[in-house]
Amino acid sequence: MSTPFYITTAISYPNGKPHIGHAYEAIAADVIARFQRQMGRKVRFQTGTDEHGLKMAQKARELDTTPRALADEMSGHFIAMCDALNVSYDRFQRTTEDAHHRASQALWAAMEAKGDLYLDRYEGWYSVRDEAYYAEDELVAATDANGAAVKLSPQGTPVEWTVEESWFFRLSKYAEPLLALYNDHPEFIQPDGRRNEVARFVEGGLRDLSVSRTSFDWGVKVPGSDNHVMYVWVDALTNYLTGLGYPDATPEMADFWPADLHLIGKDIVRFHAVYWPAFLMSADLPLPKQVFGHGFVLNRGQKESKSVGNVTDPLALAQRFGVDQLRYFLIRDISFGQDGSYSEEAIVRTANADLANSFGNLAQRTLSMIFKNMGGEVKAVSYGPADEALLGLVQNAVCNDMARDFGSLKLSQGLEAWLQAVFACNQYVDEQAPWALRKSDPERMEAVLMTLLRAIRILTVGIAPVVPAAAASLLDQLGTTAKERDFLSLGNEDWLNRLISDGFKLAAPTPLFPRLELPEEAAS
RNA sequence: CGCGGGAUAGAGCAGUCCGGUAGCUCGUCAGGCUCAUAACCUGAAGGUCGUAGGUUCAAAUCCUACUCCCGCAACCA
Repeated sequence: MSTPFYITTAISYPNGKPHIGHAYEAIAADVIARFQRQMGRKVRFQTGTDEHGLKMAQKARELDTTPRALADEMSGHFIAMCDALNVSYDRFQRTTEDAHHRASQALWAAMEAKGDLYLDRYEGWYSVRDEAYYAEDELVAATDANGAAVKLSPQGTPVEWTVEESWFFRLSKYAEPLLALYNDHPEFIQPDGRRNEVARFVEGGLRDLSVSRTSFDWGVKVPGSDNHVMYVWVDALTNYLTGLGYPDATPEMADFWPADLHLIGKDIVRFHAVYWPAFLMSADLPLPKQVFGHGFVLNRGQKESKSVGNVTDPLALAQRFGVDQLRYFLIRDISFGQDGSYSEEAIVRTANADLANSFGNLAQRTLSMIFKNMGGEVKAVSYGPADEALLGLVQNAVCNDMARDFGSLKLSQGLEAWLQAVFACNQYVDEQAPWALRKSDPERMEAVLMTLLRAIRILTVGIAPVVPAAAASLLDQLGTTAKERDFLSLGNEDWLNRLISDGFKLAAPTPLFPRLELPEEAAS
């Protein structure tokens, strides 16, 4: 019996290529998904692209192509990024798929049947660039290039008085139920700080939400109102259901809805923690269990932007430093939920110190000694108190501390616990000095090396969600089968006994994580 | 009163919700080891936890005021 676990990333708006933030979210979600799989959960992991909306239409016109062609091309970049970064999604959902239009229209119909949608006129100050209306008192007075007085949005974009027929969603009706939700389920919005922001926003009262547009047609058509397309967020949020087969009563819907975790950036918490649960309440669907708003990844403390010209291609980073190294850095160095900062020096420092020097070298020195001094043989030995102590410490760090932290999304803390166990192993090597035992007490040396072998397997299984490729390679070297790579298998010694009875022999090891060098230009 | 985030050792951070000897990594210095990817291990130096008040037997942690830094057109997690 395994409990289902459904995790999603936000779907990316593909009017530009993926940047470090997309990579970060995909990697973080992947680490969580892989961890839950290793915990024995039946995991469904979905990501995708949000391809509708005015901005896609405009971008396509700019490039003299069709929105469809642009969406096809750009979503390809996002799929390629996930694949390159070893992101193990089960489904990549595109909002331009027919199935998604059908799901969005079904959700719409459900909200309409509830009486929560009504047709009205929307008039007000509209900013094309922001794709949003603003109230009179939100506008800022300014003068244009010719010195004429104009009104600007709070973001400084031009606004014009616009009258549009629009469908509205009775969001106002859901303020109380939403506040009750936040109150009864404080874990619904995480981290805590974000929940406070959202709750304050909702306490201020909710206005009904304009949920259709007639000014462009690149979107999902509103059922029965062919000249309307759905507000991009209505259709975007629905993707989490589409991927499971909604509105059909599929086995996936039965297993995986409601979602366990929507992993999103802190900037779109409001959509996921206010609009989305309100839509679902209206449609009588169960609510997701948690929305987690992670922080931003800054480039040396600065937000990456095209205007500053510091946008980095995450795939270039992965190519230069290694996929596993980049993944490890992002999870280890950034406190999950907070903003974090990266630089080439920081990636190199962390990857070298933790992966190459501490963990990689531990594996290398251990396997190398087993290979050279024991012919690579895995043996039954009698363990002493120091051996049991180390194994107990490592087991506890990985199966208790790390698993607990990863389970509660304290990813960097989990890695801290793991790293402390790696340090303990290196310390044990020094104390036991197996190279000296080789002459003085070969039997004892074998016990020490077998202890380390067992410890390394536990450490490798623990770190596998973060550095899947390197971990798989090492676990291959250790002769483990697929079943011997989850957390549950760490509680028994079936693996070791099997290797002993099979007469398994370790091959000469090769270094797992090469030491990284700083590129010339960065070193200066 | 626009919104939000932050201020803890040379650097980067955790700890702050649930007050009780200030912790981690990197860096520096000294020593040890030589199995290993010039990797590993030990020890040391280094902080009045932004400022000023308050509550308390006790405050980085709670309360009040203040200072400074960062982000907030578009792209955008």
